[in-house]
Amino acid sequence: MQPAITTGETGDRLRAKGIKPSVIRIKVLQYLLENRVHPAVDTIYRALLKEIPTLSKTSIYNTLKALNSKGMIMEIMTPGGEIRYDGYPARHAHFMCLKCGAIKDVSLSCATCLTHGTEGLKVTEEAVYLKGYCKKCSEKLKISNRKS
Amino acid sequence: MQPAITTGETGDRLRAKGIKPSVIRIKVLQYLLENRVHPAVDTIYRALLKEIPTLSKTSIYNTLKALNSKGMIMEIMTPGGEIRYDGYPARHAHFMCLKCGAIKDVSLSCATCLTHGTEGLKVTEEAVYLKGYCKKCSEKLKISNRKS
DNA sequence: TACAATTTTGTAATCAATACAATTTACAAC
DNA sequence: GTTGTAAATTGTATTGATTACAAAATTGTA
Repeated sequence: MQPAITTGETGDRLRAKGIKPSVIRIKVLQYLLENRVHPAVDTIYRALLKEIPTLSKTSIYNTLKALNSKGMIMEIMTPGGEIRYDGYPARHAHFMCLKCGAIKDVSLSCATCLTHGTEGLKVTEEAVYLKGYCKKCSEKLKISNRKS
Repeated sequence: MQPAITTGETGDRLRAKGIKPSVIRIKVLQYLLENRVHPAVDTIYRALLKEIPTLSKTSIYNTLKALNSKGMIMEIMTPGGEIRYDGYPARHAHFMCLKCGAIKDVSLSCATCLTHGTEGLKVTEEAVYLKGYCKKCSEKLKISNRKS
């Protein structure tokens, strides 16, 4: 479990960014803050459906779009083309396991070392993705290689 | 126009990676080597359709998947979720214009400065994306801001 | 309570990508 | 040259995430 955040605090954060804090918007943001698994839209939808039985998936899409446009969350593009979400938009990289699809945060120490090609460009966002195999999956692969 | 590459040379490159050089595979690779615009599948398809009237889009998908699996090309994930392709898989970053969708190569000088979170991970690929506005689009935005 | 604005819902549509069977082509053996 | 088999290519159907949009529900306020 992640550090608890009260719905009041979550509402204040939304208001501070100019988003009216509805129940759905509070719950979506709170879900992302408390479940740092970089969930897909459908994962968030299914989790919140338990608490809000009338919930529609369009509301999740709308809410995530609003939160993202205000910089409160981050979009992560997966190799499968599915978008995943991160409630902590501070600068860091994302590792993705090509086998199980898990996404893991990785710290970045220095500013990106761009040399040339940026002349005239207005860079507003930076995203660093690493791909490979997580600990569990790389161990499984070793075992299956030994067998074959 | 980019430096010309003969179909013979392109065929040799394919053979060297264990891909039998068919007409389609040669033309797709050659298109990516000669048109450094990071095209989408559909862009490649429409361009080659002029030369191969019976071409099917599935063949483009199949070919790109084969070339990518052998590390001969690079996949680029766009914010819109569309996959674009780069015929030069050497290490570099990609800048994407959020307005016009253009993708531009940017050099990276240092190795990625990962600090912690990589313990136990087998990292096989790294992708650095920059987003923002290209020269033309940022100039247009300035003008429209002045008007409003 | 009534009204307007906003939010939420739910269905239909979009579109890139995939699955897969049918067709065609390449190529070696005879 | 013909035959046969494997590989490549085609084309249609399907999938699945995302968007569009209008109807319904909710909120806040006069």
